Amino acid sequence: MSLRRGELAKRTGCNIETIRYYERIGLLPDPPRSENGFRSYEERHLTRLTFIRRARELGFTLEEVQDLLRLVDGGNYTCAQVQELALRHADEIQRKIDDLHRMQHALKEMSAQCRGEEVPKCPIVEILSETS
Amino acid sequence: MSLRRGELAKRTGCNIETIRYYERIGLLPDPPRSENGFRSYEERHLTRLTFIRRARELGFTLEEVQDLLRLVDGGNYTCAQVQELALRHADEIQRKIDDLHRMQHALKEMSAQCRGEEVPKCPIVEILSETS
DNA sequence: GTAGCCCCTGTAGCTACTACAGGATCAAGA
DNA sequence: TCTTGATCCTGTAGTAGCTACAGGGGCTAC
Repeated sequence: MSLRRGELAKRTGCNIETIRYYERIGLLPDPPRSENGFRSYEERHLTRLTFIRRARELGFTLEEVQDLLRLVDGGNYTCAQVQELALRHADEIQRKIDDLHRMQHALKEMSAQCRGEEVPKCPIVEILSETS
Repeated sequence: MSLRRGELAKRTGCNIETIRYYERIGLLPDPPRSENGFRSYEERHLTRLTFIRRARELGFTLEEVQDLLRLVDGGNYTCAQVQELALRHADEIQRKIDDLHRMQHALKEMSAQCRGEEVPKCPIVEILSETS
């Protein structure tokens, strides 16, 4: 498989300029070039970029994404470090899931209570803003 | 209840300057001022800011947050619009939850397979990068 | 051979913060 | 009473993570 930049952008839903940006900051490896100097992406670039986009949508920073990718790339981690990192991320993810569930519940409740001309008071802020 | 900016920042975990920024762009209502000109926040500011921070952590843009808050503030929405907006957001949230579950599963699996000197190949990218 | 599409590089602009400078307020201690 | 330190005020500049645009080149198709 070999993709040009535009094709990769289309398949991942990523802005074409963002791809160049990720290469510049070292998040995406530099792809080989064809004779005319065009970038020529492979399967691994598609996979990696898809992952990055998903993780970003889920609210991870680029630094956190780098962190996860280093795990994947098998940087010089000991097993204990891998476990610690993985479990720390898993905990953070659980918190996100819990918050999303609460938000979703609030939105569905609101929508269910909404009938005819009646617009109910939306409970989403109250539900997601317990401060302790 | 009446809080100054620093106290509000502490309680919400929000950077003190970010509060001013949210006021400037109209996301947080301007608080009343005490005689000396200091901002004096009330319960409603605390609630709203906590919500904003959580929603941001979950990957919603400020524009999406505005959108949700207009629902809450009972802007001039008809019931049908409220339902449509609420359900659209609920769907989006479900997708995020699914992605997070997949990520979490991958991280836990990795951590479980990791023993002794053996660092396993992390499946997180593959799991979260199915491209269709 | 020229029109249309996609690629290249460099650079500037935007969103969502974050930090800093320069100055005022205020409570507490010497 | 004076000073020290913490917190506040405003304005403005810097950073992260994109996103857009300018100016030019490479193909393919009529």
